[in-house]
Amino acid sequence: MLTDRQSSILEFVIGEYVETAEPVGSRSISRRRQVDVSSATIRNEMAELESQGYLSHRHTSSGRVPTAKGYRFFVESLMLEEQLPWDVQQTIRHQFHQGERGQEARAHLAASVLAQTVENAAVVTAPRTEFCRVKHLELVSLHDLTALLVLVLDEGRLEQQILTLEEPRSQDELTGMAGKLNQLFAGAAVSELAASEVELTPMERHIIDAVEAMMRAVDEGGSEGAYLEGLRNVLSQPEFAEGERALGLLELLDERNLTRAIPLRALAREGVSVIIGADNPNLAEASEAMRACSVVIGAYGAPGVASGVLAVLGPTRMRYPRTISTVRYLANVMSELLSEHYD
Amino acid sequence: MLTDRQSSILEFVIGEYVETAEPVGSRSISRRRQVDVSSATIRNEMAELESQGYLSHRHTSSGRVPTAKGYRFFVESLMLEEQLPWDVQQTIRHQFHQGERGQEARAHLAASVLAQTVENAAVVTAPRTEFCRVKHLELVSLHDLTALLVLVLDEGRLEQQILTLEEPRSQDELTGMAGKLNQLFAGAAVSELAASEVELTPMERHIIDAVEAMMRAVDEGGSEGAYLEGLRNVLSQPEFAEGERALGLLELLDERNLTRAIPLRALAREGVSVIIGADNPNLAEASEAMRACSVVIGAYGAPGVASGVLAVLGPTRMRYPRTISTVRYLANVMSELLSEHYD
DNA sequence: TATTAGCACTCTCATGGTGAGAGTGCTAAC
DNA sequence: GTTAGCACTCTCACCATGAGAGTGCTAATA
Repeated sequence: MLTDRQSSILEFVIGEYVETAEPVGSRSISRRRQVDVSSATIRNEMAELESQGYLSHRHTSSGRVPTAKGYRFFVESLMLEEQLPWDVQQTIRHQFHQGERGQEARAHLAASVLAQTVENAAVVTAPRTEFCRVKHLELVSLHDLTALLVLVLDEGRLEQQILTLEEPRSQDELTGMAGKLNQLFAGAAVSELAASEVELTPMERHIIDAVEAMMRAVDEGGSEGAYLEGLRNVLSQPEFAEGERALGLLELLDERNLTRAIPLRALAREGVSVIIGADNPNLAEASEAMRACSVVIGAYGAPGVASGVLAVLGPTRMRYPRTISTVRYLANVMSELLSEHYD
Repeated sequence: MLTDRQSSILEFVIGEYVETAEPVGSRSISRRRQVDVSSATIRNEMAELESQGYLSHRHTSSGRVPTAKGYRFFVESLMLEEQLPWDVQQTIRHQFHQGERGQEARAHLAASVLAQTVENAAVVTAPRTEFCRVKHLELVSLHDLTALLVLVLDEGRLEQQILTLEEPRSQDELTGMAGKLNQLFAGAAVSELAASEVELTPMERHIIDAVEAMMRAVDEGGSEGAYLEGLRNVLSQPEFAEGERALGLLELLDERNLTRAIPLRALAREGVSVIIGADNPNLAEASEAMRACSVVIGAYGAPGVASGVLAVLGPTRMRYPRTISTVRYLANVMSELLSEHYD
């Protein structure tokens, strides 16, 4: 257990290190009025903090640096939740009232806003139901033998695919067919499509097969629709000054690897959680670059109905209070916007 | 003018430098059988090449490095067009026959394929007509007071927007309204929408206003729908080893600045063109990072009907023959695929 | 006249030594 | 329990040094 004074010192070291990215020495602490003891005393306390694993030495004589354990203690027990300043709240809200064009675009926008606000990288997924359902489908004739299949899923999510037809169909025929299929399958989830025993013409079967495939892709869709923004903010931190590490991170966050690096779905429980450094459960094969990073992750939407994920990625040396309150606030805003469509 | 021997030397220097990224000395040239003269002679020739601006010294004694002028001469007069190897052609084609889900997805795929093939960054825009036209519009009731407006443009391009209604409407009413508007406006470009003098109800007017705004956005759409892939390939080049420059490039290629850095539309004339280093007309306020880069850019599609752009971005030290032939080949593939939908 | 050998010169880069600065750990005094 | 003082360690910037690579020039050569 830590004494009050040890806690103060730990807090101060973290605060200082987060701002400057430089190891913190005992002198610079004793100079501040925060803790009114001499540097020698602080040295003793810091040695104790180090033996307990909250701080570390880079080299025999260089100030102290917080460890992952130190940050975790700070986040869980020391830090006080910050109320996001009013003007920041307004700025965020404002950006969402500019343009709004569907869930995908909004998720993308949220990623930009989040990245910009916390000055780190942000990942946002568009809201998804557990299993998507058919809202409506539409067939648009493009040419004699091709038609566009437009699939509207719940939450206004759109999928499209071009179909090649066996024989020419007019727009009227296609409209009729779409009408029939809509009546049969409106509201169906993919499992219900597959189980259906209705008699269908070969062409209708062909269409429903396509619909099924598209819905499966959506249900399983991993990183598809996960928007990543603000990587620059992270890469410009001194932690990544040498290109080697930056490359590693870039590699890791490649679109194809994104969800492997950040456990978007797994951790999206109630509230906001923080993954510090090597804690990351998805990275057993720990990535050098990722070990220097933390992730602050939160869910929005109505759990069980439709939900998405907001995450911030930055160096472990991160302004946790600000980041956490921003994620929380933005999750609320996104939930509100989502429920406006839902009610 | 350059003698044959000077050309050979320039060609060799470029070839060597492209492979190794190290300055090329006179010894390493004379050792090769390419040019059968002593290193002293080569030194004289290189001094001449330098005085004409094709090569440069970094420091008094470090091998020669090609200048932008040197690369340009190489590309325009020296290089022989390479036929893309058959297996590479097959690999490319193969990837397009896997899945195909609309122009946007295909452009995205093309960017990945291109980036991977030439081991540099690639930018691809989806095909656009000069002015888009309404193919079809659809209204889907989401809740009492909200409806999804789905706009199908020519080439199967989809736009969507959520509308807030003044008063509740059933799906049937919306369908009727969409039917009427389709009859009136199918095939119209944005200018024709604006000029229309048909009597419309306030609600219909509201919808058409929204359609107009969406189409304007598409027509002017700058970098929207420009897919960038493979930045990692570029950033891992030794040119960008020190983080400073890498940051600059990252900044420049931010989604919002992409089209400012690469003149996607302007240069998309017939064939493939190459912009070397500071030539870039879009970068009068020359960016340090961009000056170390070249862009190989080509158009695909039928000019005047619908066309998109393929571009490769890499360090000036680039394998031009391979890159150019890849862009050319991929443009052909994309054109074919596009015309399949068109005919 | 074009080419080449030879040599002095320049510049980079890796290496190692040096001293200032910052910070620690420990001991003894308060 | 706290503090002052001091010896010690480690980093970092700085400099000198020498090897290596490559050049430019001059004089000799075919």
